[in-house]
Amino acid sequence: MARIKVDTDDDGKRGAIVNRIKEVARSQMREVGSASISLRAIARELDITAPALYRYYPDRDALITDLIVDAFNALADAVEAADQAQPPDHYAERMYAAIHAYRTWAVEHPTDFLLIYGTPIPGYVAPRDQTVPAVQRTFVPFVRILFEADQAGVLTVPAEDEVDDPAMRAHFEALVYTEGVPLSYWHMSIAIDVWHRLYGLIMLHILAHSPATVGDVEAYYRLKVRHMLKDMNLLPENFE
Amino acid sequence: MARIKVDTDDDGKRGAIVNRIKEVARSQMREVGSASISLRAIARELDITAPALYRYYPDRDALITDLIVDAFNALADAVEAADQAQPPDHYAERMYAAIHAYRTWAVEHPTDFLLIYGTPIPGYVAPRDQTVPAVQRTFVPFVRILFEADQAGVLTVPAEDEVDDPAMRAHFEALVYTEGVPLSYWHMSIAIDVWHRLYGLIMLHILAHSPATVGDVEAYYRLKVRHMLKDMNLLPENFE
DNA sequence: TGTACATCAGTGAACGCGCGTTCACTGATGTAC
DNA sequence: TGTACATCAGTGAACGCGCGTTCACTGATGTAC
Repeated sequence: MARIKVDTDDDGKRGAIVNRIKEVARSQMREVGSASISLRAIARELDITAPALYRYYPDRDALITDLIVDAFNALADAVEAADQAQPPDHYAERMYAAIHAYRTWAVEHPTDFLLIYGTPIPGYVAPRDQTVPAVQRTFVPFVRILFEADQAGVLTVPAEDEVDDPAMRAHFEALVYTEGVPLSYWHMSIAIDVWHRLYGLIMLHILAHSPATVGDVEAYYRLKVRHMLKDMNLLPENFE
Repeated sequence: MARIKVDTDDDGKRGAIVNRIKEVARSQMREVGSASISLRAIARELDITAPALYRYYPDRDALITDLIVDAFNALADAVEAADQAQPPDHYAERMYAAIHAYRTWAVEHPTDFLLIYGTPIPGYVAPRDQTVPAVQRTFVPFVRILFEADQAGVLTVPAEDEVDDPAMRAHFEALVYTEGVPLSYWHMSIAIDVWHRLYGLIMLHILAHSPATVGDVEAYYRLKVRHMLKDMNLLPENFE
């Protein structure tokens, strides 16, 4: 009885401390980079001795995993919320809101985005069973919007030869079945394409490689989003 | 006289040692990640004491800078060579060769690509005056091909509203003037777009995020390259 | 209500490790006369 | 041709630092009877 209570009581004092640990960890990642994350430094800032942290995490990697899962979930939350704030049958607005939320979260949390999508931390290996579900959450809204828009018959129809590689077609079709995603292979392909383009845009922005080539990063982003939405035939009428 | 000889003689014994240092550094980056690069580890592998390295580099950061500049130059060399191996008036073939060489180099040297385009090494700041010229070399072939193709009247002409953001248009036009790049703002914009898309493709591949979504990474790459080339109206006739 | 006991967050010392960098030095090489 | 000398790659010891993790412990809290 008491045991059960203790185990479940993770939003209590214990949970609060775990949250403070993660806060400090994130703030240090921001300052020195995720690769230099250090238990001792975190303990120091919390006015605690380093071994005390072992009450909350079995080792450094467990903390990193927790931070990674949190980041994916925060990103997914942001995208979901943006989608749901639009009227359900405004597919173009929903897609734009989702893309915009994804990008905004990344740009406002560059360290977290690099933690999940940048160069891996030396010596750390993510336990797939813990991260994969969180990763998937970040994709779900996009797929759902495309599916619903497809049902409504709003999406582009592919030109004959757009997805012409048989291997690709087979893979996308397999994805549709194994993941239970009710998207045509073509729209699957478009979703993945948009994700790739968005990713490139975000990373080059975060890593500060954009300004030299692109000048006004925000203007360039608007331009590129417009192209992506157009390619999906989901450009809101009053866009911009 | 003797002094001048010594200073210039960098391909001699001294240069050879510097090269061995860099080789070992690269091989260790491959194993433990660029963020963990360490002078002592390099010295150990060279059967030398760590302070001996200070004969060749004033500090760790100087070595990193050297590695970064080398990487950009190697990438640029690969792209240049691929371009020049094509007949000068085969613009589509040249563009494909250049893109393919860029991507191949990145995929075959993932650590070096992450060194120059991944999460920065904690505590290291690149001296722009040393890196910028090497960075620029990697872009030159693409711009040159586009320019020559444009002169030949082979490129796509923009649809009315494609580059519709006044800020963007102004920036691209400014780039044309200040960098002395004789490209129309429109083709400038397309070059940058292709680079962004290629970058996203490469990074997600190198970081191993592609397989889950994309399946056959090579097939997907071929598909996307095809799209890029098509967007530039530079798809070789016998492509694939 | 009062006492005995279990729980468990946090301590402090220690282990063994690696790091970048400095310093005074050795000893081979090769040049100048 | 032979000797004095400068050069400079590499050494070995040391500085001061930070790291993750272990271990036996203290001492407060709160529960059971």
